[in-house]
Amino acid sequence: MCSLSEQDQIMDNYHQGDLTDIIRASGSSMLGESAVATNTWQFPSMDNPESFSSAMDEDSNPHGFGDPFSSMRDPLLHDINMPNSGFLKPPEMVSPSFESAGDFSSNSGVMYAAPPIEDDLKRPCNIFTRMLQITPNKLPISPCESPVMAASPPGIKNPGIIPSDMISLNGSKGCLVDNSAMQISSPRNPGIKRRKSQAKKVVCIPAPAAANSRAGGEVVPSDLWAWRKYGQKPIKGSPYPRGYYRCSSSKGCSARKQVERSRTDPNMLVITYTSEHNHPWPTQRNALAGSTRSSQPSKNNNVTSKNSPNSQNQKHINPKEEQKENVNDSTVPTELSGGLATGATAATSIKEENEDKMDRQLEFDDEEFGDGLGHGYRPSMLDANQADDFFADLGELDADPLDLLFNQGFPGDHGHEKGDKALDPFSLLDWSDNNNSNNNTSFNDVKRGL
DNA sequence: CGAATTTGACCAGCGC
DNA sequence: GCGCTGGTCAAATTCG
Repeated sequence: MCSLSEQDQIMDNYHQGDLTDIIRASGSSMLGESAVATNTWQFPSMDNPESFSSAMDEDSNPHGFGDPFSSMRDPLLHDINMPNSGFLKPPEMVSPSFESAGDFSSNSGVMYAAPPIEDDLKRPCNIFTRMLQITPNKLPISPCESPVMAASPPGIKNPGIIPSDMISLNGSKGCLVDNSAMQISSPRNPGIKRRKSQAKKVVCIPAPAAANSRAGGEVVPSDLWAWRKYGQKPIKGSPYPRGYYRCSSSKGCSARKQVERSRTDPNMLVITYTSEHNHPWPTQRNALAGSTRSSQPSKNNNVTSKNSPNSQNQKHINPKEEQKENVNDSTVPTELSGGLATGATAATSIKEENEDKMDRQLEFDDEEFGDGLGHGYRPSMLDANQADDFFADLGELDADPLDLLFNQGFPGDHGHEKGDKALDPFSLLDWSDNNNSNNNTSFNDVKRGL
């Protein structure tokens, strides 16, 4: 849980408008009743991240994050033996339920489909506003404390909804995100200064590590974006190091992410995204490039790391492995974050910070949530029309690779419902090393196919 | 050999 | 002003 200072800081941020949206999926158990954030995560178009960014920018997410959040499904589900790996769908997770506000509101762990803010409603496809909405009274103290929120990608007919029980899987108690420390910085880059106010997204997901233990083989789903690790630092108060990654898809891209394990729950990974991608979705190869190495199990074993700071804390895993794990995990998150919100990860939480959004959400809350989560919620972009609008807004997707993907169907998509099948981007994840699942296929294969 | 990772050093923000 | 901490850089190392 957050310390007072952390809470203060967070609240502070909220007050300042710096933080804003939090989408999370795990940790709900920890929050228990107070969960609250009601966010509907929209699936950005995988093929056109930029459009996604722009859409966000247009509205409430000036920072865009062109993002990692945009494409994912939770590979982890497979690892963690999630019953409905992939996208879903226990009956209650399917869209029909989505329409029933009660279902969401009543389950703290469930992803909520928040009613669109009126203002947003006027704007077709306001992705972000619709995606993220937080209840003011119940502002999550920390990202991880908010309830799980999941949303489905616009194109996905059956958005996955994470049931509370799924959320707590792993027995995760939630993760702790220290927002106070969140700062985007490029000390050496004059153009970017550390600012707490800078937008960032925090995603909490179950660390695949457990399921993904070295012994069992690494599961290294890769992000659609290529990330390159450029640093790792031990974090005070946490036995786990934080890995720093930057987008390697494009030289000029300032997108970064930080990956660390939750200090409160090692099973949870906290991924913080900062900055936005300033380029289109990476080419397949580039995308893979960033994750390729990390996905290779080969060098994991028995390597003694020089990185001693954490070694003591990582008794079960040697430092190097840990790092690697983080790397791998990190990739997962992105995917998860992007899309996963959906059923994917049982515990995916994304926090996005944005002043405007916050304000809106607050408004929203007051008006809509007043006495209880759940009244009259309506999934924002769950219906087909909305989805259509969404894509339209994204910028008239041309022949996107994703479209192709969708059209082709996903290899890993067994057992999905028809509707989902065609649109399930999550199955595209690159489980490079994890071969035990059907999912492995996909992402790379599909990409190549494109 | 090219690309990714590791890791110590450097730098800047923040709190005391 | 000083020290702590976090974030980034960049050379060295590792891997495919």
